[in-house]
Amino acid sequence: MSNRALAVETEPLSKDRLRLWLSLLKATRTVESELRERFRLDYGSTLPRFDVMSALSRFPDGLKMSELSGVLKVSNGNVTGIVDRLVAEGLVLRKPVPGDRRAARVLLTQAGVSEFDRQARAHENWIDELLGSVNPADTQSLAEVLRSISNDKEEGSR
Amino acid sequence: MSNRALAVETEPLSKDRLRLWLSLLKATRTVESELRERFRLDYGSTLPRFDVMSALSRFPDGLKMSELSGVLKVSNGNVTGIVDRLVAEGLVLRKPVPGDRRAARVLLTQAGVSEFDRQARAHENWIDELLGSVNPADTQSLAEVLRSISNDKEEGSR
DNA sequence: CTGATATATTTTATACTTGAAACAAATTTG
DNA sequence: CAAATTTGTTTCAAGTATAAAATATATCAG
Repeated sequence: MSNRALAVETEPLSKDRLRLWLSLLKATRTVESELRERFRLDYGSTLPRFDVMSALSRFPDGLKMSELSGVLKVSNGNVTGIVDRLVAEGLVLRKPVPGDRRAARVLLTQAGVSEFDRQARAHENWIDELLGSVNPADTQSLAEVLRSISNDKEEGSR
Repeated sequence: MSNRALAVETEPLSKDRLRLWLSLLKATRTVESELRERFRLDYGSTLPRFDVMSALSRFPDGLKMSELSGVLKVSNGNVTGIVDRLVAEGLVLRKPVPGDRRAARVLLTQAGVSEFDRQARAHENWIDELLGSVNPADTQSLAEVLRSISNDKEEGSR
């Protein structure tokens, strides 16, 4: 056994990381569940639907299903269902890709664009309120640390 | 229009908060999806099951269903299903509460305790690895900021 | 004691989520 | 070009999640 000193230093750190993870999870769930309720009450909608519309709003020419699930980091089959419902509501459109009969390009309809704009404004205000306790000076640095967590995985898989 | 200066200061802040929220969400989902996969591959289990067992492990005398959903901040009906499966696997037990025929106290079985201990060790190591990019010096302060987000809501509803 | 109300939990309907399998269409390759 | 592989998407089975309704039991007010 090489060094006891290292062991006693190391252990509290992993406990700290565990606590950090639990607080990360709790903060996210708190905000998510509040957002979910507000989307439901104010717009009769859901967070996943909003996420899809939000992704599509950044790509006026639309995204293929696989691109959409790539952007949102959710499974392929998942997106199928959500898009199906958005199509049924007239907010989103599946447009065939010329020259590739497998694929379709998904994009917001006119109605989808204006509905998204409405919801995006509310969403931004809600976030502003729900993250209000974060010191403005900390906001950017905190986001930076969080991005390093997500990026670790991507780096690893390249 | 009272002050243009405030408006131009305020708007970037809400955008910063939005970006913070998006990175918070992404970090959480990255870690969650990695944990989900590892629980599945290494233990044939899931994160929600682990969460339930983790909560129960902190209460050797067990928790009522409503207490459990309170601790985990998930809906009542949700817990019913997860506990049903854990019971079927022999990891958890529903014990009648004497004097109240509505309630049951849920607790880990012997097998549940040792299975949880096994998984908890792995879980701590995984977290240690997945949050490895967070500077040790930042860990505690970051957790603090995150707790302030979750706590806002509780304060508000009291 | 009885009706009203509150509490503990399950059931139900609906939606989201995943991983894997199934399909279909495109592309590559021998 | 035909077979094999890859790509794009949907379908499927199982599990997770919510809100709301249903059920059963307990408690309380009169």
